Amino acid sequence: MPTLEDVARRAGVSTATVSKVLSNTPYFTAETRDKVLKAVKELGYVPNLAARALAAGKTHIIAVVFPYVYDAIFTDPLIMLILQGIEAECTQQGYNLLLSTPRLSDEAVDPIYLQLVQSGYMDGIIAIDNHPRVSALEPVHQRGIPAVAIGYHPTRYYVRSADQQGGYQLMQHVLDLGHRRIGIISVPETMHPSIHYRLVGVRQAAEQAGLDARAIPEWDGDFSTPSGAAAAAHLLSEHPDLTALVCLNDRMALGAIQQAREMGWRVPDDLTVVGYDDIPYAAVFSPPLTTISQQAPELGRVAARMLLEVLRGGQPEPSEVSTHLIVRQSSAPPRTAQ
Amino acid sequence: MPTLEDVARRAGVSTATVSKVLSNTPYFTAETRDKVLKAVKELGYVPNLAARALAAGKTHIIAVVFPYVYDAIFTDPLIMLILQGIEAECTQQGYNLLLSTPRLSDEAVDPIYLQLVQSGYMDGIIAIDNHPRVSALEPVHQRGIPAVAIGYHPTRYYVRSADQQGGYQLMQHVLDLGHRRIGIISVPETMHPSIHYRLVGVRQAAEQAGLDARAIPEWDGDFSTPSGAAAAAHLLSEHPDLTALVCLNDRMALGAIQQAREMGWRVPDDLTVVGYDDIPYAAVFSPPLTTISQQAPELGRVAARMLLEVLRGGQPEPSEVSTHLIVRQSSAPPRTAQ
DNA sequence: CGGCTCTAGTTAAGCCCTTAACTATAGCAT
DNA sequence: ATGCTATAGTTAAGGGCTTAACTAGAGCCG
Repeated sequence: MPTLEDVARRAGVSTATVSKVLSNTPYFTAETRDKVLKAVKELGYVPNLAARALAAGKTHIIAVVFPYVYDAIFTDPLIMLILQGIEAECTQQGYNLLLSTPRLSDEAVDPIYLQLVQSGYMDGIIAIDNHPRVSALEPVHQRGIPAVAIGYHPTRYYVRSADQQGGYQLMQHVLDLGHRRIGIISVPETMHPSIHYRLVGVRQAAEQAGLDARAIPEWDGDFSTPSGAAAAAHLLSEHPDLTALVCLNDRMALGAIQQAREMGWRVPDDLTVVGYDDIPYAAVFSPPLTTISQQAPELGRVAARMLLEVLRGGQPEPSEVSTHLIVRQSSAPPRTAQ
Repeated sequence: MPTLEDVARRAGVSTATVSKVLSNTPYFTAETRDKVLKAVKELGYVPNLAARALAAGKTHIIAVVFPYVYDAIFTDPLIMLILQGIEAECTQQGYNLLLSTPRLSDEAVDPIYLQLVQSGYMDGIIAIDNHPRVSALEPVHQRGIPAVAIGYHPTRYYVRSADQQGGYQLMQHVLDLGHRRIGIISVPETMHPSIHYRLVGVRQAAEQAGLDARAIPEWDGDFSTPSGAAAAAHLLSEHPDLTALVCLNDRMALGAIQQAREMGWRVPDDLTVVGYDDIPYAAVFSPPLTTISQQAPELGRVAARMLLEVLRGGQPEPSEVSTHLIVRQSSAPPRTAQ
């Protein structure tokens, strides 16, 4: 592989000139520039990134960190959609993506991850979500590496989904259709701040419609499809007068629909079921699911842009990405209202 | 951040000694070793990876390349499961993962990708799958970077799923249940070698059971759920006597089940439907889908192991990962046989 | 006891690039 | 003509690590 020196020799200039021409430093004649670029092209010169990293202290690597807290992290559509957004923005701006999935536990940070962070290998970090107790960003901050968090990390730069808005939109949609006897399928509220805020939004809409938020039947699952089915089974047998189920994620909503169907309810004719997240499968399920889109790729893109801004010396404001209601066929006015 | 020199000074030895002790070179007294390690610990020294990469020519970075040939690549469960396997193995062996999703087109290779490959930034490459015409590995080979392909890349080191075996197992299962009037939902056979081999396996099983493989009704979709529904609609109306549908991926199978249901068929009572891939959702669908598992994470793990072996100077043999039949509730004996 | 082989550690060159500091020339106002 | 500024390019000092080549002492043999 040709080096800077080879190019300099061929172009008849110094290595400094080549380096500067390649990084678009001003004060060079068009002639010199052309000579250099010609030599670069002829030799097929590509800068050695390791050398550049060492000399400049910049690697052009962004690490995406998502703690390996549960098994199926690579098949979590939300995380992957966020990753897609990050990837698109970083690639476009000439940054490479390093994947890091530290095994965080309550006691300690993954030592391999720690090494990586301290090795000066990356210019910045985007952390997706947070572990309930240990923060993946702590060692990062200690080392002063620019970082952006997606979610509820307590940190300077972050991007969040408008969870409260999403919860509100979802409940409002169900209320608008005329439903008043509504059940909620959630997860334990303390499990995750995003869930908490979604519930705040849901309750806000309920109160505004004159309902007593505390009286709404609610049952907790664990995000999984079977747990959604179980929750639906419970709610529908305890409260057979329900006309709608509001689920705080799509997988539980799909489980709820399956369960309702098995219990003889038709969706949406007898029962409206709505979800949250707009996972890819929501659109092709039967019936296609009414849900809230978090715009996950946008979340990733905004986070990437924010980090790159920080790397350029900027001080961007934290940002919130709006949610969208996506109306499909799993929701309809209640029977009695027809 | 402390450097090698700081450690050397504190331990009262040369930088070379520190470097060698840290890389487990022999010929050092236990005493020297201890002095060095003590200094390392006290200073919290972590080697600078950029410097190490420059000096040693090794970055400990493995690039995972999956061409961005279609939109939903980040939500393709197969790819993500493979990635998970790769990640597990690489992390364990102290390698970092760089994600690269070149935008390949028929005419040219993504220039950014090309730069990356030639920049000497990574020790090796794992390429997932292949673009029908342009190979992501061509520039890699030109540069002599160790590479392993997952799929049908024409390259020295590769890992494949036993597609023919999988097709055979799938068809055999349906035949074993007693079905003889079977429809196939596939994609155009020339679209992808893996599909071709699956079909070879399917036909082999059919012939062995005394069926005329050429007479089996077949309709092509495009991997998507709606296309599976459309294919099922076509096959079931043209051939109402069918008792089973063999689908070459899960998403089409799910679409087929939805469609069959809407046309009044019950699954599996009136119609057996089986898929291929064992995507996560297959297990929680209603009914849970009988399908073939490619053991995608294992595919990734094997590929990673193979690459690391090559990096150590080995010459591993290409490898094939077995498929498994996973029987769930979408398949049952045909009505007439009961 | 000279010469040889091990063992244990050091010296210093180099990996390839960036960039601060410097030189040199031209153009211009005074 | 002098001094100044802007332009155009060079020199050389690193950045932090690895490793080939070397030194030096110890142990051993004939």
